[in-house]
Order: sequence, then structure tokens, then C-alpha cells
Amino acid sequence: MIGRQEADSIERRSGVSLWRQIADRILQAIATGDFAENAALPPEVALAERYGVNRHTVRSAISALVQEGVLRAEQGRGTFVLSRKRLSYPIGARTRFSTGLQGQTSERHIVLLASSVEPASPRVAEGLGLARGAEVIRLETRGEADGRPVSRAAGWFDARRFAGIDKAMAETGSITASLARFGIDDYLRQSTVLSARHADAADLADLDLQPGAIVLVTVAVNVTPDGQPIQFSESRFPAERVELKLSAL
Amino acid sequence: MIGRQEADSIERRSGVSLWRQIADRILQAIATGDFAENAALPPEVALAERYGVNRHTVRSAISALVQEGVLRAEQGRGTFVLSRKRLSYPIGARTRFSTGLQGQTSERHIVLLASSVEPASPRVAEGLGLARGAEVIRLETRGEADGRPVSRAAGWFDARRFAGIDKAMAETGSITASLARFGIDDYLRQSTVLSARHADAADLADLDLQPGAIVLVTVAVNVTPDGQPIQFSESRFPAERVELKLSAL
DNA sequence: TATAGTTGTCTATATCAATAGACAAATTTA
DNA sequence: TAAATTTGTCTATTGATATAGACAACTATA
Repeated sequence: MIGRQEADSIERRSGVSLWRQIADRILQAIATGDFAENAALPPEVALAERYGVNRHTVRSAISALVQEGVLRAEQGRGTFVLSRKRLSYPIGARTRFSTGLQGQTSERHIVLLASSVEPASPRVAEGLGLARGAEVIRLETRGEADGRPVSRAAGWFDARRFAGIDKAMAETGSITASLARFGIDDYLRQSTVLSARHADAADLADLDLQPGAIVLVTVAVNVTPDGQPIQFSESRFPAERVELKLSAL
Repeated sequence: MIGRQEADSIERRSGVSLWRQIADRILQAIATGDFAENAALPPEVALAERYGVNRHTVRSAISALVQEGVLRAEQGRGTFVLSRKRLSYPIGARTRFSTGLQGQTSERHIVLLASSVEPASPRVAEGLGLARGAEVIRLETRGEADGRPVSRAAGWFDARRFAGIDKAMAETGSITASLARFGIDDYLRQSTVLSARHADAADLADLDLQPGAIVLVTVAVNVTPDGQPIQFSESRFPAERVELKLSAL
């Protein structure tokens, strides 16, 4: 053993408060199974010692997680982990919202939040192979599973080719079904770029997150089987509720 | 237009300080091209108004980014974006560290930070198809490109089959070359699960990050072409420096 | 029914984060 | 050169964050 210690400590003066860092750790410990579901968390004093902070700081972290519905505290008994397995969202060549989550949730659907027609930004134009400034339709959607928001996506389509896709989306609640109306029977994911950042105000509202949460961001281009780009999308997933499982692209 | 405004605002009482949130936004704006490289940022007063905070708060964010080497401030002239395109790290069936970053950096290599022999944790055992508690070798490595840390990984190998792989790794500096010594000419990525969280103390030290940074986390299993698991790994990438580009798995 | 263990509440204090305003210092532009 | 623009520094004040200690309220158990 060459030696190295796994620091379980916490950063001060970081711009991230200690209670939020500890809340993050607890979430992670739950996700990795260090804190089992339905079991009691270590008592507050033990956690305080473990993370090297005051008990009150641990309490702030716990109360945030209670607020989020991750933990339940019972006076005199302890603090318990509520079922919190993260959804595993598959990403692959034929990623579809509903089919991907089958078996993990009893119900899932997509809500159309907004739509608009706008000139293509440089990256959208590049992704769709359009002239910069060409008109595109933007659909803002939210994916929900068992009543909990699990994704928030913006999708852009060539306005000339897909005029009226906003109505189709509002009626069908499905991108796949909407594209079918335009003669697109099959489509593939051409490229996916992945990053992560703090949730912004819009994410917090649409995904029902607590401030300080982290979102996974995918930027993808969908194409027809013969390689013609049809959709450029940017999706955001709450990192505390969703993990992305990469399958065959 | 159904209507919806893109909130560019900031969350208060979130456990994440305003200056860090603003630093995040600036990094993101640079990554998406909203703030061009080598160009001047908007002046501090403009940024303060844009984000709805005091000028001093913007200054805190900027000084953190100057510290990180992302920005350079010049009195009387302005604040400038230093080259900061994120590295695009490919993930696919045959992901290899060096080959993947070719063309984006002039130099890249892997440093072996530590190694140890330990009993397999449940998830490692499951990933490698070993009995729970079977001995495994853990290699802790850091990937560097042009002198900057871009990844930090822990890899686990069956200790019986790969006895001495720690020495091979120390000598060759390459997982691929080390595995070749054990007769593994080719290997494939069987599964990859992706998540994100705040960097912990170890990440901060090893990846040379500022506190509050976000890391992308991949958990993967590598297998031989005939499906035999050989490596279980957990890798962390600094989200501000790296994005993951998914290619054919 | 005590007693130990746990969460909940309160007070007090120190430090960090954010706002506010004023002005200095350096650079560019008219 | 003068004015305008921009970053740098200073003081002061407020609110959020973190620590510390004490004790109440509730639960489980010896």
C-alpha cells in the first residue's frame, strides 16, 4: 500500500456553505449505499464529529434534506432515509423519454412548458445545419416521472420543415409522435455532449429543486437514419434525482 | 409565442454564495461562447446589473476566476477572458485517455497517485463479478493535459488475476499498456453511469480546483471482447474544465 | 420507572457574505 | 490635455453562516 487518505472533510470559505456541502455528502452517501434506505442516519453528534463541524451545522443540512423529502426526522428516535434511489436515465442512439424509464416508474410524461419561433443562435444553426439566423421553433418541455420533475429540455427544430410542431407536441405530449406527423418514423442521436453546473433560477422553478442543486446538462443532435439533422436539444437533469446510463449510441 | 422568460438571475439563501454562483455563470458563458476568448468581459457595473447584485459581489466572483487563471483583470482597461475552452473528453466503447484528447492538447499523461490491495466493496464486487470481499487492487490515478489535471480516477482489478498491475502502471503510465502485460490486447467499455456533485476535499487537492467546484462522475466497467469484466472504475472530471462527448459505445 | 440516547429549541457570539458609497489609479478616447 | 471609462481600495452596515452551550421533549430500553 503506497498510502493515501480519503479525506472526508469539508471546505471552508469556499462560497459553498458547510451545511450545503454536508447535505451533498449525505445525498451521495445515500446514493452509494453508505447510508441505507429506510435506515436511521448516524445521530447528529456523530455526523458533526465525522464532518468536523458543529452539531447545528449538521442540523441545517438535515433540515434542508427533510425539506427536499430525502430524510424524515423523528424526535427521540432518529433521522431516517426515505427511499431515494436515483432514476437511471438511459442515453443511447435511440433514447426516448418514456421507454427509457419503463420499469423504474409507474407513470411518466412530458409537459410542454412553452414554445416560440426565433432566429437560430450560432450553435443551434450549426447543430441543425441551418444558416445562422434562420427561423427555428423552440419547444420547452419538462419530463415527469411519478409526479416528480426529472428533466427540463429545450428542443429546436427547423421552422420551415416543422411548422406546427408546437401544436403537435401540445396535443400528443410526445416528441416521437410529433415528429411522426412530419413523416419522421425513426431518428437517431448523432452526438451528445455532457456537462454539469449549478441550477439557475429557471431550473429551480421548473425542476422543483432547492437552491444550490446541481444539474447535469446534455446537448444533443438528433438525425434521421440517413444523417439529416432534425432536432437540436439542451436537456437538464437534477443530479440528485437522476443519473445517466450510457448505452449503445 | 406562448411566452416564458429566461431568468438570468441568482438564488439567495441557497447555501451557495452569490459570488460563486456568478463565477459559475461567467464560466458557463465563456464555455458557450457568450463571452468570447481574449475579449473583454462586460464592465463590473454592467455585470452587477445583469445579475442583480452589488458590484463588489461581482468583483468577488471575478477575483476567484482570476485566481483560477480563467480571467485577467487590468486596471483602467477591463477584464479579459484567457483561453478557456473546455476539453472535450470522449466516452465510447474504446475510450482511452491519450488517444481521446489528441489534437486538443499538446501533452497528456497519467500519474499514479496511490495503489492498495483491499477487499471488494459490494458495488466493486458486483461490477467485476467477484465474491463480495474478494481481494482487489485499487489504482488511484490522475490524468493531466498540458500540465492541468483533467481527471481523477480509481480503478479496481481482480487481485488474483492482475497481481502486480500497480507496478506495471507505475512503470508504463498507461492502463492499456499495463493490461497488455497480462495478455489483455483489447478491452471495451461495457457500461457507464454518469452523475455530478460538488467536489470533495480530495478532489480539490488532486484536481487543483477551487472549493465549490462541480465534478462529473462516471462509474464504468471495462470488459474483454468476450464480455469478461476486468476493470471497475470511478472517474471524476472537473466540470469547469472538461465536458464529456459521447461517441459510439 | 428510571435512564440513556436522540431530536428540537433557545441564547449568545464570531466570522463570512453582501450591500452601499466614495474616491483613487490606470487607460482610452475625444 | 481633459473627460470618460474602467478597475482597485477603503470604510461602514446588515444579514446569513457557523460555533458554543444549555436544556427541553420525545423514544426506547434496561
